[in-house]
Amino acid sequence: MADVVAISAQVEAAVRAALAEVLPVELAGADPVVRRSARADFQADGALAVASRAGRPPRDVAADVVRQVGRQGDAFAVEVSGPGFVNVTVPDGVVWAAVAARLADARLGVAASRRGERVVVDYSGPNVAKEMHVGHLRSSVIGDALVRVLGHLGAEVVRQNHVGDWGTQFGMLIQYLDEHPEAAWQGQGAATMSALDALYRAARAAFEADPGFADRSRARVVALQAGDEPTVAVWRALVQESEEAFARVYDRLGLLLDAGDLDGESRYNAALPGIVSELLAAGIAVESGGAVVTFTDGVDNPDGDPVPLIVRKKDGGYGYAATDLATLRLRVERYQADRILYVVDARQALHFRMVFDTARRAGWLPDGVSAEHVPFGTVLGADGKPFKTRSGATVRLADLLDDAETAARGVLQEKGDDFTPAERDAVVHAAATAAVKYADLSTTRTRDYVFDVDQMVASSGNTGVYLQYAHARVRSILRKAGERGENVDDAAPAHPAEKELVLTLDAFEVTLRDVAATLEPHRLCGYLYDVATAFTRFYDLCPVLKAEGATRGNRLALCELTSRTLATGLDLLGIAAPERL
RNA sequence: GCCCUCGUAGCUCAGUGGAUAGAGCGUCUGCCUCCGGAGCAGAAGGUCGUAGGUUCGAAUCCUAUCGAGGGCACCA
Repeated sequence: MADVVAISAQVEAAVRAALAEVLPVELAGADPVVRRSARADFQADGALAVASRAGRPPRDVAADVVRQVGRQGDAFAVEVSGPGFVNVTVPDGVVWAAVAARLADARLGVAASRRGERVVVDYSGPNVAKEMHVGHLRSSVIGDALVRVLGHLGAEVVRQNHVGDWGTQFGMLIQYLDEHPEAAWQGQGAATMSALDALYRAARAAFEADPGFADRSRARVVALQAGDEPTVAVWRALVQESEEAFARVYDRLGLLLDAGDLDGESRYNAALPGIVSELLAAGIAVESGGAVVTFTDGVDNPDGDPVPLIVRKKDGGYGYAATDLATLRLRVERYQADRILYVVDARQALHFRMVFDTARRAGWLPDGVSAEHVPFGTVLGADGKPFKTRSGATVRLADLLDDAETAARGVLQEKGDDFTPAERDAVVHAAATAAVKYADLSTTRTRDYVFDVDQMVASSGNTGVYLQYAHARVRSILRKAGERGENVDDAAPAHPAEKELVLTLDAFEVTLRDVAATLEPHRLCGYLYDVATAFTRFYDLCPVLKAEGATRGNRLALCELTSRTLATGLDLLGIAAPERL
């Protein structure tokens, strides 16, 4: 099947060709700078932009472009406007032809532009023995959306969930359990993870308050690393319980992550001595203050001394830099990654900069393979500090989802519905997860945001539920029509609201490519909100079922395309698109 | 001290160097005889932190500066 060429790309090609004809050879590659416009369907600013370099009045260049586009045929109506803008109007026939072309393509005209690329995405990464809280939402939800978008564009994506299942905190936990049998956490059903979390806090407090306990904990870490059987048995139980709890949260959130994606820190334990010895042998790492460290040019501490990346601590233990280096190496060598993404809190920026620098120098990160920290902002409380409740605890992810479901159930109750109880549960679940995920995904990734339950579970305005609602309404029309919108008559006129909707749908591929390039899912959120808004305007102004003949056929086709674009886009955000809401 | 984010409507946020800076929430006014009102239309609300610079054109790029947050030696 021939590729679908977006209307915007057709306009771009036409103006680009015209510019090449009109300009001197050395400027022939000028960017046409085509954008949507409030004064026409599109505006091309390229003539204006290049005029000064061509040494000509902008309006003259624009006029030449207009004449030249006219010579190419009558695909578009063009005119000069203002200081030298070229305004482009798309004829109705082109609009309807675009709908037909996209509908005929199972991928809705989205090319697999990232085929052949192999991407490892590291995300979520919760800690064993700690309950997942709202702070874990971001990495999980953003990472999942990126995995889906890159995958949809044809990339081969490997998910990796680098769970914190190793390190000093386990010595602390196991030692505490040994000394406080009453802290046993097993077998409490739904409360088991809470008991584990309480154990963690108690052990942490003891670790900080009691030096003797801290020493015994460190000894316990050594025992764990040496494979002491009773110690390892307790560790295994902790890990297993936590992983089951993670799986429940992932399942509830509808994330792609599963047991096969687990890539715990413990997996790299055996590789750590080699990391250190190779770095030392290569002269990249040096001993400093008893520790083995690497330095990165241009990174200084407040005293003006270089900041070390601590690969091995002075007590002989390994820092997480060692684990990250071993992990990165495996991802290059075994997973054959072209690109490795770390969806991790922005506060880790310096750490990753130094890890990547060290790996690059050690040859573990070859040219042609990129490692990128994909940072996200911190979830803050009303006081502007990292979010905690009044009691000092964090909000559990499970509780947030409960709140969202309560809110969604309340809305349904208020409006009334004819769902069976099972259907209602499914709808409540879909709307609640949509609200929470969209709230997190829809703002700029790197921005901190202030946690606000009411805003997070809201279902009106620019929310995930609004998108689901638009989808449900368009599905409702198609259900009642009893036919798929397939027959497009491109000789029929297009209502302004229809045209606006088509031109919005036209940008689907460009948006997805943009998300893949910037790794910013909020662009897809904004796009789908535009689609939903354009649809509801169309919905208000253009009756579908009451229309007749070609108009009805075209509108049904437009509904079909809108429905599929919304459902696909929502799916790429990890949000369900129920048939009814 | 150095480095990294972020300063846009009362609040929460969008905004590829292009024409008159946009949404949502909140406030106010309309709209169910009509495909789902979790909706639509409209009103009010802006020195885009500040000052320079580059440019035909700056919320956007550069410099300085003010403000908020974060990171910088053995937690991850």
